[in-house]
Amino acid sequence: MNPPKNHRTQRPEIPRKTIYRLSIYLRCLQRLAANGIHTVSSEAMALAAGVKSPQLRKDLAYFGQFGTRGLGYDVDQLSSMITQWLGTSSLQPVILVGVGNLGTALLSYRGFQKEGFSVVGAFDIRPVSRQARQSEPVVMTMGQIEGFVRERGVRLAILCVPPEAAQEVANRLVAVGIVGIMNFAPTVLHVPEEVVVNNVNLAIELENLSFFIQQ
Amino acid sequence: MNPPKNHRTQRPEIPRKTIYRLSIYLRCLQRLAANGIHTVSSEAMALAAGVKSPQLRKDLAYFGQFGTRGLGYDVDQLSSMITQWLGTSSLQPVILVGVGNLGTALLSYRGFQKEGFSVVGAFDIRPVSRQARQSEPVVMTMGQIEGFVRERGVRLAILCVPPEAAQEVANRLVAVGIVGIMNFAPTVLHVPEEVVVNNVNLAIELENLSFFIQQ
DNA sequence: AAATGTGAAGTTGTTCACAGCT
DNA sequence: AGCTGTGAACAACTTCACATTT
Repeated sequence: MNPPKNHRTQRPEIPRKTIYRLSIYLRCLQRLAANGIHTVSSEAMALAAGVKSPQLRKDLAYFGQFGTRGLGYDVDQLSSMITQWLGTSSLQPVILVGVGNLGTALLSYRGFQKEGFSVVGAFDIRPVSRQARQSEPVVMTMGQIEGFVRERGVRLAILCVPPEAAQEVANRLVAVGIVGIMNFAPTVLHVPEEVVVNNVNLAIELENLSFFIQQ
Repeated sequence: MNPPKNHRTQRPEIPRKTIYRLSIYLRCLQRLAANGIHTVSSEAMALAAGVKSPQLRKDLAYFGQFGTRGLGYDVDQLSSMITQWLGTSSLQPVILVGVGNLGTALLSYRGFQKEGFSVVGAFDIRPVSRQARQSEPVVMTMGQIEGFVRERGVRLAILCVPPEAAQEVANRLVAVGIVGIMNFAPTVLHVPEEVVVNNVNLAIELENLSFFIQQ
């Protein structure tokens, strides 16, 4: 969904799609582990992940050799390797900017915490109106972003502001040290090349479905 | 983010990425129109959309010839052509299944309506507990899905149920005529090849960012 | 003069097929 | 015997360069 921003990264060869698949493999491995399975072949895992087995092996090959020929992969070991590669071994702080409909929902969404992310701060131009709904964390004013981000060393942000405000807010975030933005605003953000943007646009996903189901 | 499901489509040559970009072009055109601009060059539009100009021209070329050499494209005309290609000229009915945190948020999200989709029904195993929040449409029980979808001829569904339930619910939806699923559950859905699935996984997007901002 | 439309070249990502371990 | 790791073949997508049209 997003323009690849592979330049500059310390491992510039690895495709973004591979990284997406890593996350999928991780989910499969977690389910295997939960079922008490300790070893898995690329064939079986690829099936569960919805890819072909050479794809999976190629993806892992970007990082080294982890399997045992004739046997397969160790579920727990591979699991923790992937977590390490993704950089989610330790809990990552994230801020959320724009606490409207979607922002509010994301604040109460459990999915992030489960995968190693913690929304440590939320910001809005009119924080008081939102605060009513017992939200955690407390919603702060936009003016507090700079201090908060610098103090806590936050590097990731979820952007849920209206499209007109998105670019300006993104500029402020980048200026203060944010290097990864998950952008829910239906706007193309222009950022320095060391900053990574992942666009999530729900209307576009529906439009895409609409095209492919036609007739 | 998703496996391409290009087989079977009536226009099998057009890449999924092109369709995503069509949506982006459409947003740009709408903004241009709002600013009273009637003609645009591929160069200018590509800049706004964050792509290179030959890319844009190639994308449009899949559908025919729409520009005037030496001039550019007619904003309004191209806008309505794209809407037509995407199949969103008329309001599309969508159902939402699973009214938890995320599902509730999506129900109150204005973004869909604005782009030609209407959430005409919502379903949950425990509809009463959700109904409290004055939601529109009213949340129905899972048992009512079949009748509702058949009666209204709904073809698109937004799936926000827990991962354990996702596959089973998807099967029911497919059985009753749903051919496009926007899947928020962190599970790989297995569906017949005539059904299109778009996975939206917020945790995976964050993990992806996490990888690229490392160090 | 300006900007589209497109064949051809280039790049990136996927799949195959099999050599090489265990 | 089974399954990984990988060079080589393949397919898909992107970019270029320019002929063509207004």
